[in-house]
Amino acid sequence: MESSLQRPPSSALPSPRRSFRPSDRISSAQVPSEAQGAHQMESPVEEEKKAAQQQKQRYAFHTRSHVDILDDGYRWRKYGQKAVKNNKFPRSYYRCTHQGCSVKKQVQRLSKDEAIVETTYEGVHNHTTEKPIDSFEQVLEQMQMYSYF
DNA sequence: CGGATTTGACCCGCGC
DNA sequence: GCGCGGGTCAAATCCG
Repeated sequence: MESSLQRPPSSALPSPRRSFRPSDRISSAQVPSEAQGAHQMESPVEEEKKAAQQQKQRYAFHTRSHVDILDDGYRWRKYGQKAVKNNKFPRSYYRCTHQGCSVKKQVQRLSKDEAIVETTYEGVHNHTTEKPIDSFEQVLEQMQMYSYF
């Protein structure tokens, strides 16, 4: 949305972001005040999970569009944007807003061809794709994507 | 009001 | 061992 200024200069920064650290995500813990119940924090180890993590499937699609927001049928929440060194354009990171659905989407524009957008999907969705694709264009667009691994 | 989005800072892994 | 790159999170802000 660079078209409009959603973040005016304002006048005052609440405080220096530099040292603004509520608790740095607190060390070890995302559950500081919840230890009362105790529960079983977690079993010793799950070394086997290592392999499971690698099972993450990664699908890359090259779509020819001017917009990065390619709606494939799921709701994505942008959680970050970073510029890569090889590319002149910044890369956008999206995540599926679902409970239990931790699918990640990575959108990157090719500096060579601004019209080409590389979308990389990581993981699989837990819920079905409930997205009414009425526009034929959308279908055609999806058909245009190729290159998967 | 809620959810989505933005931006900055921090973290981790790898390379040299 | 340190630096760079890439990736993620978290708070703040804005839009509907």
